Amino acid sequence: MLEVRNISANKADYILALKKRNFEAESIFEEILKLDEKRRSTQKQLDEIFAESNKLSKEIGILFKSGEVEKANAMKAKTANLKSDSKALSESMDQVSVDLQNMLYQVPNVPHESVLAGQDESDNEEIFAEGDIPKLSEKALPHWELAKKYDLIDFELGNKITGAGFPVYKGKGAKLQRALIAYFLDKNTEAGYSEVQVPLLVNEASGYGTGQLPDKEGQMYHVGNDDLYLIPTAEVPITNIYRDDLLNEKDLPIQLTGFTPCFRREAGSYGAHVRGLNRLHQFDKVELVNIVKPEDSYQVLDDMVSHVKTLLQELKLPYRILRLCGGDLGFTSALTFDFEVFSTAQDRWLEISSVSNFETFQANRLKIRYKDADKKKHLVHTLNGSSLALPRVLAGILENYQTDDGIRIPEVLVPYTGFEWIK
RNA sequence: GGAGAAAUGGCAGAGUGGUCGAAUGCGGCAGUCUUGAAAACUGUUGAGGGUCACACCUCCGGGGGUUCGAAUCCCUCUUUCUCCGCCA
Repeated sequence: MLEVRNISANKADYILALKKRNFEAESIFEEILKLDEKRRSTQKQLDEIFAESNKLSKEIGILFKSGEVEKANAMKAKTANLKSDSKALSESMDQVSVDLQNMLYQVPNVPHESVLAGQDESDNEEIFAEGDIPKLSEKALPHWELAKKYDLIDFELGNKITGAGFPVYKGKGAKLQRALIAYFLDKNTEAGYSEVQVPLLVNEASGYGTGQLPDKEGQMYHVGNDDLYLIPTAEVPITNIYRDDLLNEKDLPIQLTGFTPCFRREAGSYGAHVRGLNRLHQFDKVELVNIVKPEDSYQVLDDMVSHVKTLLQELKLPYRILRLCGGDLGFTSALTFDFEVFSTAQDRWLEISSVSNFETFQANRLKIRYKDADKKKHLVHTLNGSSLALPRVLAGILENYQTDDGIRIPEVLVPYTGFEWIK
């Protein structure tokens, strides 16, 4: 959520920047500023009425104490109007606040200056690529065939237990996934992140805080009996740890990493491009969350990108980094880099990480602030990124590391798997 | 799941209808003293809105109500604790 005072101060710049994501902000900004004006003036009137009635009440109290009951009762009569006025004003105040809030919820984050205008993912810019794409034998298979051949993942069994998109990992497939989780968490903690284990179900307030609600409600599984949501990413519970907190400058930066399963309804996506591990309803992911001072956030974003690069370099997977264009940028993000690994047997790129700076957009909703040395309060900047999304890394490893004799395990994972080959 | 108790500032803990945004203690910050530190003493110390700055307004778990006036009374929700039951 953007801050009203920033909208007011940077209106023209914001309108221009939001055009890059094809969002026409002009008229909604007008309405927002108008509503904010109304909110302030209503608040002012309300305050005056409260001040008046507080004063009268005090006087009545004093009169009662000194036994001047007649005078006190006479004074009581004066408060009747104030009461009805204040009731009407508070109602209109509530309405204005709700309207303003709803209006603000509709506006996406302002893209960073480096973000290019664009329609969709085809306009994303590739800014970096690394790693050799292996030359596979003619017998090379896509990962879902490999999973079957070596009995690593059973998609049909998942259908039976739950439904499509809930695979069962088996044997070395399960072990390889566990190895990746442990490897990623170890690398993250070595890089200074603290590991957390968080709830997989979150309440509505948390969903609103990180921006999944109200705009992505249909993407999350909702547990109706208890009005809770299954998390679509660890970002939600981890960032919400600090919801409504006033931090000290010395507490920053806060760097957290956590492994969780993620649940996404992915309503409306079917077909060949979602085969195998490409898109699931439940998948594992290791996440990075940074809560930092505003002036540090772009350095931290760079650090996160470098860190994720290291993981892919060590796994020796061919990957590229894209800077998302305005049209593909997430609602809450100011700047996002996507990492994609090349899935050789499918001959396509698979997104395995998305690293974003939300600046104050989430912090404003979440009310995460910090006090600086002069005791001034500022909103923090929040960032997050995957390190990494497991199934697609798994797909990349299976496909890129396959040989006619079996699948080799990347060297850095062998200490975690305890085996070098899947045969 | 059943029975009871509770929820107040960073923490502990007073406060049961009227100058209470809230005693007191601890902690924090600033100062005095000291070569320095500790101790002692003095002052200061919640959040949000509003203002050039004051004034002023809101907030005592959340929501609603009674009242001229609510931390205090009523309703409701949530959470915590104790006892019982169940249980990885």
